[in-house]
Amino acid sequence: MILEINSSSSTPIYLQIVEQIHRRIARGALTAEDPLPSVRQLALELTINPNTVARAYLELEFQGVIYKRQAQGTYVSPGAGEASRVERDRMVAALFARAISEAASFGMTPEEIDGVYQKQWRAHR
Amino acid sequence: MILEINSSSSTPIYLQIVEQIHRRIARGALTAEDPLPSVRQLALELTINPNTVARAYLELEFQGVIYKRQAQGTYVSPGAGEASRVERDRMVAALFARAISEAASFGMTPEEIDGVYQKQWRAHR
DNA sequence: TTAACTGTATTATTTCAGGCGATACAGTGA
DNA sequence: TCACTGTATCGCCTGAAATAATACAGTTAA
Repeated sequence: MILEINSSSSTPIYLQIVEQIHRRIARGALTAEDPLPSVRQLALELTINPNTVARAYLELEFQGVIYKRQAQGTYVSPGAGEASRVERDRMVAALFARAISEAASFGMTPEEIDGVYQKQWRAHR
Repeated sequence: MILEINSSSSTPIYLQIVEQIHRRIARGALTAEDPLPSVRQLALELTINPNTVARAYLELEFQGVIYKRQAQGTYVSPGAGEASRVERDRMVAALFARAISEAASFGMTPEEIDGVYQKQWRAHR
C-alpha cells in the first residue's frame, strides 16, 4: 500500500490518508475484505506516527468504509463503495444545507436563493 | 450609536459590529450620508480597542456599505442598502459555488448534484 | 505460555491562525 | 497649532487542531 503523503500540505495527513483510501475504493483498487496495512506498518512506510494512521482508520470506520477484527487487522467493508458514495453525498448535502440556511437567515426569498443557485450552476461549467 | 457586544461570543467582536451595522441599514435606521461614530468614540463606548472598530469599518468599506472622508469621519454610502444586498448575495453565491465544485470534484454527476440540492431544499422547510 | 502481532487510550508537544490591543504615525480643518 | 479623523506596525494571547510518545489490552500461533 503505497500512499502519497505531502507533509507540507495544509490538509492534515490523516485526511490525506482517508481521501486516498476513498479513491482506491472508488476505482475498485480496493474491494470488500481486502486487508489494509496495520497502523504500525503504514506508519513505518510513511514515517509518521501510528496514531495518525489510527485516526484515519477511525474516520474510515465511522464512515462504514472499513472495519476491524479485534487484534487481527483492518479490512475493507462489504459495501464500502456504497458507503463511500453515501459519505460523499452526506458531505455535499451538508454544504448545500449550510448555504440554504445562511441565505434564509439573511432574509432571502426562496426565489432569490434559487436564482443564486442557478447562476452558480451556470458559472460552474 | 449603541451596539450590543457579547465579548464571550464565539463570533469575533469586529464581525458583531459589521453585522449590526448591516442590520441597521437593512431596516433603514441608517441611511446614506449618516455619520458613523469615530473609531475611538465607538471603541470607548464598547471598551474595546480602536483597532477592532477600524477593522470592522475596513470590512464595511470593502463591501461598499460605508466610506471615509480623510481625517473627517466615516459615513454611510449612498446605495448602502443595495451594497448590503449585493454582499449578502455574494456570500451565499460563494457557499453554493463551493458546494457545487466539491461535488463535481468527487465525481458526482450534474443530476446527482441537483438531486442533493433539491433534497436539502425540501428538508429546509 | 509466550512472543509477536493487532488496535486503543491517554497525555504532551507543537504549530498556527485569529483576534485584539499598545502605540506611534499621518492627514485635515477650525 | 490643537484636536480630531483614520492607518500602520508590531506583538501578545489564546484556542484549536494535528501529531507524537508511550503505555495498555486483545488475539493468535508456535
